Amino acid sequence: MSVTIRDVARVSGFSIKTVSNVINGHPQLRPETRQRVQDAIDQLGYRPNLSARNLRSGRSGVIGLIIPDLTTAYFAELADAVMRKAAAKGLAVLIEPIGSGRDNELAALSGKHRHMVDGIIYNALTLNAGDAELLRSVDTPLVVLGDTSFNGRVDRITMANTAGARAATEHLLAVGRRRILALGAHEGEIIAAAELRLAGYRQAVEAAGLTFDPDLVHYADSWHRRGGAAVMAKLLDDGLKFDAVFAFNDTLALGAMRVLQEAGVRIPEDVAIVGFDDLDETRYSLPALSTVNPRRDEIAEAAVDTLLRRIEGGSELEAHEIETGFSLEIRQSSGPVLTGAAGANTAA
Amino acid sequence: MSVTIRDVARVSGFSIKTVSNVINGHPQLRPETRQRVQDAIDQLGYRPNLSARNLRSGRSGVIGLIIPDLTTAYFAELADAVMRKAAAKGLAVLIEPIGSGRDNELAALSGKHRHMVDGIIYNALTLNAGDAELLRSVDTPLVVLGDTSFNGRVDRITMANTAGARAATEHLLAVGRRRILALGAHEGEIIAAAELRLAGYRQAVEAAGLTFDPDLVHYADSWHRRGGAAVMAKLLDDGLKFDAVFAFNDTLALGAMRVLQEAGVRIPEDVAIVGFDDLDETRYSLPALSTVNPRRDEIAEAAVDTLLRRIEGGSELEAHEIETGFSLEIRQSSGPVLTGAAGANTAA
DNA sequence: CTGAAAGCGCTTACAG
DNA sequence: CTGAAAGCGCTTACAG
Repeated sequence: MSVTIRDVARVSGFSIKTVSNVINGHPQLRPETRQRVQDAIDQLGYRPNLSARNLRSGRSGVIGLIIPDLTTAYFAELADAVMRKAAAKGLAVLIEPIGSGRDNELAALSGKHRHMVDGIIYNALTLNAGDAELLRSVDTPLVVLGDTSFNGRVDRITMANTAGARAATEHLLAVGRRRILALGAHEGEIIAAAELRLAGYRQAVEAAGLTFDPDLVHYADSWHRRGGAAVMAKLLDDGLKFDAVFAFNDTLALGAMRVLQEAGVRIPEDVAIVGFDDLDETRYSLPALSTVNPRRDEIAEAAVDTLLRRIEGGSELEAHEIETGFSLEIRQSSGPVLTGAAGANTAA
Repeated sequence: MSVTIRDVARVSGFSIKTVSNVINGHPQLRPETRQRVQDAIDQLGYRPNLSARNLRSGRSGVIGLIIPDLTTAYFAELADAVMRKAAAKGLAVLIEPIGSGRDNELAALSGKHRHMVDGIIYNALTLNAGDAELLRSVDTPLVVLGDTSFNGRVDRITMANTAGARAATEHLLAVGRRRILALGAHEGEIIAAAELRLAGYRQAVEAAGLTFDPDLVHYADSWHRRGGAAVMAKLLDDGLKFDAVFAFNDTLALGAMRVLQEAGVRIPEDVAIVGFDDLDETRYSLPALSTVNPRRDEIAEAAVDTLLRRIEGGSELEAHEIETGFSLEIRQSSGPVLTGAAGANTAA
């Protein structure tokens, strides 16, 4: 039914081996041979059968991306970035949205998808250092996205949580703010990013010669719009005074901003706000939200490259840990107080 | 290296054929045989090699989902729904975000992903009736998501655009609104949904004995927050009077709502708003947005089922066209005017 | 540079 | 119910 390499061989008059060489870009072929084989391929509309190739090579050309869900903007944008980088390397991506919770996250590691992919990029939220053994026992090449350290035993890509948070806070200090709320801390929390971002905030405050004030640190159950709105509503009720907010992610910032505006607080005149993640929508909020850009492109590229290295190098290879860079996107929510169009200034 | 069916046969003492029968749930096997084979499978940790199975069967167990992008909330939620329904049928989903524009959309049909999937769910925005021939020429089973009619020649799933829009408008009329803006029309537009939703709006208005007023119909370049904000800003500038807005999608509605609130217009007291899509975030906006729920779950299920039917039935099968249902989610933005918690009432 | 042949792991007629 | 064997389409030593 379908055209095979054998048909191409027959039509072109060359052997199967030669046809295979042409398909796989083998260098030592005389141009004329290559051309005649290519003509036969075009004429027949031949396409290599990937199942056969994979069976032979032991590779599928597909990598898995395990994330909690696809409907959270952060993960959707991450998945998009990973797909682009993977496509550039000739790989397809199979996304597995696993839901939240440690049980789901661990179960995904033994899911059946594992057997159709060459490797996995794994973004779990509940991993801890004690899981290193478990992760190493997975027999599929694996790269972890996240902030938990496994002491160099697992390939891992992290973002600049502390440095980014520090830069965001320093920016707020630089534009003259002194009582900066830290929004999104987690008490005794499994989410390592919260701790790291709080550390960056604290570093900036103390480096500026100010005293770190625990009264300015506030918790949020969930890092979503609703969480940001709820916390901010409570703080306004309590009559807390502040002139800036550093929210640990963008959706918290957007939720908080919304409540502030409802209450008649002007942004950035009365309160300046900076978020973290650089979600697409931060460009379109009113005012546009300043934020830390964790360079998802860089994260995606590092993840794909590290995974490929692991796939090709095997389990004996030493584990890599890569921390990606960041940039601070200064927009209206913390920018100079004037009426003008939104502008995204980038500072490293 | 890896465990094969041959190893299971050897360890269990049965033939390869019998092992295969057990793996594939063949009914006529005595329980004891089944058990002993299963024990060997468990003991060895055997997992079928999917490439081999696919090579043999001509199936991959993977379907493709072609969408413009993954960062638009609507498509992310659609992809999520499709993955869930596919998983329930034992299928994995390979998402291909193709970018916008007709060139990209057509190019995707000949993309190489096509050869690793058993079938494709295709959500293109720029298709027209003249593309039926092209779609039929694709040799991979295909289901189209969208509103363009191909006269029964291509499998297709559509949503209740007109009925949903009519219900939304009727609801606004029922709560006493008379000058209802239709936001998101497209002039001479390729996006069929805009036309269908406008038709539903018009039907409702005329059925109520009112005159359809073209001055209340407004265009939006893009169905995004920014588009909704821009149009609404202009209308306020122009001093147009209205007491309700039916926006053709949720992001338009959210953008418009934002601008209205900035201008001191109370929602729903002064202006009631209803959107379309039932995005997750409509539950969390302030006020929560009333919207038409196009039942993405139903769309996803219909798409997966129709695709499976096509994969199994071949190209001779008559084309199916399925229109899914909808529900109207009445929330605060158009609800009774009182101060209370958000509540999502569902009315069919 | 090229050809004939083995084998990746599975499923499925075919024969018993 | 079970076994021996063919073959899905490809790549790759091996021999020339």
